[in-house]
Amino acid sequence: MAPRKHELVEAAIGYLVEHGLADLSLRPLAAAAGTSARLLIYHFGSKERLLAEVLDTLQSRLRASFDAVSAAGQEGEAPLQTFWKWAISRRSFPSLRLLYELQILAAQKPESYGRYLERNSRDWLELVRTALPPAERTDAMATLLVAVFDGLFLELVSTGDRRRTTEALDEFVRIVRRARGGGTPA
Amino acid sequence: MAPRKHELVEAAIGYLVEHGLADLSLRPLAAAAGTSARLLIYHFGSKERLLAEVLDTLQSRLRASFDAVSAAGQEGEAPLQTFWKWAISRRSFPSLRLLYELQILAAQKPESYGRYLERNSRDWLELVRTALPPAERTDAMATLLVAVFDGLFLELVSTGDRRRTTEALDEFVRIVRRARGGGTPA
DNA sequence: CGTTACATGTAACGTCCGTTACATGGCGCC
DNA sequence: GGCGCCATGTAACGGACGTTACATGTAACG
Repeated sequence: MAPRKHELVEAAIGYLVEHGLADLSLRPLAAAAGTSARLLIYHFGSKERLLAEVLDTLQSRLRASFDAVSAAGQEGEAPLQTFWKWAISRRSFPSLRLLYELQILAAQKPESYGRYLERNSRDWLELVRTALPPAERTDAMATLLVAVFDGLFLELVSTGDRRRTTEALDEFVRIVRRARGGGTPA
Repeated sequence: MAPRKHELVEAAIGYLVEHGLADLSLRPLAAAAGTSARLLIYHFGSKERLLAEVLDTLQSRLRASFDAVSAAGQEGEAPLQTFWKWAISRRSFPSLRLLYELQILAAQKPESYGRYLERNSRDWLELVRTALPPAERTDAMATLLVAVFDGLFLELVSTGDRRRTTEALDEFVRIVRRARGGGTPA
């Protein structure tokens, strides 16, 4: 990829993360990136392809970061808590927030954003499922874990209350451990 | 309120529920309602005030429906399950989906939609908190319950899988009951 | 030096947007 | 019948949008 184009992708990621994507338009994005709408079209072909490239980049970057953190969990800490700490870190949080917005918009307008949903939802579920201890490796349990994470993350996005949402997650982990009488929940 | 205006609010609710609000524009809405953009502005003053009126109507209607169902829970069923059945019913689901979209958009663009967040999030939390048995009446527990509900609902919105999300909720209720050794979770 | 390819600037196109100006209905009231 | 008020239709405004046409710069290469 041309180096200039790469810079533009970086700038676009920064702009999207800050402004959301529901009302994205080229001219303000271009101004923020120090270029012009003309050049964005020149480099990417169309707004749609620009979005595709930017979001794909962001998604794979987050996936890589996620894989890295999933390898190195703290002792005595449930994987769910490891992921939570990663998700709410200053580096990951804004990007994840953007991807949750994408998820919602895709659900309401699949003809515009549907292509970003195909992999994502099922992949995450399967990933969580295989991380579960075999005795609990059910669709219901995996779905529940994903939902707890998603729900708390969105609560955090809405209210900004890191402490309360983190305590709620800890409470969940405690409840699961109590229910099975010890062990490490995912 | 003028009867014609009331009809327009109804039509707008139907349109919004179907098309989402991220890219709402007056002319298609007017066409679907059998009128013209001119008349929408005439009756409501501006697009913004139309949205305010429509969303307020929708919110208070859902709140009333919620209160009604919260009074009449099934025996042996956790309140959370009662609300879930209500939420995924054909009548409530599309409206709730719209309000979740509103929530996300408000988080990304508070200057446009922020006014809809002030009451909502804190109110729900407090409502759930007071419904909890005193021993568990903590912010963490209330936050967790709200998050489980929200997370599962959004998973349902994204995937449409009623069975799996409902089973996940049942699994959660089972886990909570096991953790406390019987009783009725909220 | 001339050519070629990529990069960029300026300006416009056509379309949609929310909103407004202006004219015209219908309908009760004096 | 005239008058006023609410409702409505037609058409336009100014502005933003994604995109394009066209000209110009710049730098590498023969």
